Amino acid sequence: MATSDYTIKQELLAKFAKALGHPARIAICDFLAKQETCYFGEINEELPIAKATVSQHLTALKEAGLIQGEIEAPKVKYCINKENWRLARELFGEFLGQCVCKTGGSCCEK
Amino acid sequence: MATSDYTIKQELLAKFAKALGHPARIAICDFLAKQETCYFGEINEELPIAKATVSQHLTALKEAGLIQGEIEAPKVKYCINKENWRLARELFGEFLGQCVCKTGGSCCEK
DNA sequence: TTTTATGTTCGCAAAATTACGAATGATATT
DNA sequence: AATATCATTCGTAATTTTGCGAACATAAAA
Repeated sequence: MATSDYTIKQELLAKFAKALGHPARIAICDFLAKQETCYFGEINEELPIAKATVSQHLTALKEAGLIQGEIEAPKVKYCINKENWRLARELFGEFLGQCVCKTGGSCCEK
Repeated sequence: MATSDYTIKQELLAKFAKALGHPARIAICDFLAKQETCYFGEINEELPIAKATVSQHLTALKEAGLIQGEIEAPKVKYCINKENWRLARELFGEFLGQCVCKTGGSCCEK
């Protein structure tokens, strides 16, 4: 009984990708990447969704390790998790760089 | 009534990320990236899931534009969509590169 | 101690995802 | 024309995701 049928790298990359698989979460990361830190309230104002939903998306990104938060009562401060962000950049770079696209056209061309 | 509250880039990046948000689909791309083309049967053998499910994952990747397929009766040949693959590489590179991680630690440190 | 401000969690509903076997379709081959 | 091969689609079920408002929790401020 294997832990998984896929490699650790594949699992990890899929986890990062899944966390980024929603425009709201991309927007959150875009926003956070522009500053050192920011408060929940600012993120919430930036997005067209209810605060409960924003909180959910933040939790998803946090569980994937892409961001982190800390309480600064009564506010909550969020930011990019640099360590894992770098890891994600490496994994995506490796993954997306492995296709040998020498010719301009598609692989399936006759 | 806007088409979307997010930018085109954010939507597109999220679409690519969502398509890559499952280890089976990462594995499929890893496999396809290693060769010019390959048949459904080969992909199917590589994965620990039923062929109906493999077909679903292939459809998901195809709809996101990351791969493409063509019939070579009675088989079906799949491959990376190089054009969009390059686009994905650019978008992810830009996105993941935008965090200014000058210091080693986390953004949230005091 | 009682407000007030700020986010999270709860409870719920709708929709999407994941997975499978069975049925179907499409096309070579016999 | 009948058969065999290969992959998709159908039908179904279980789970997860997304979204919201209301209720709750926490800690600062009055």
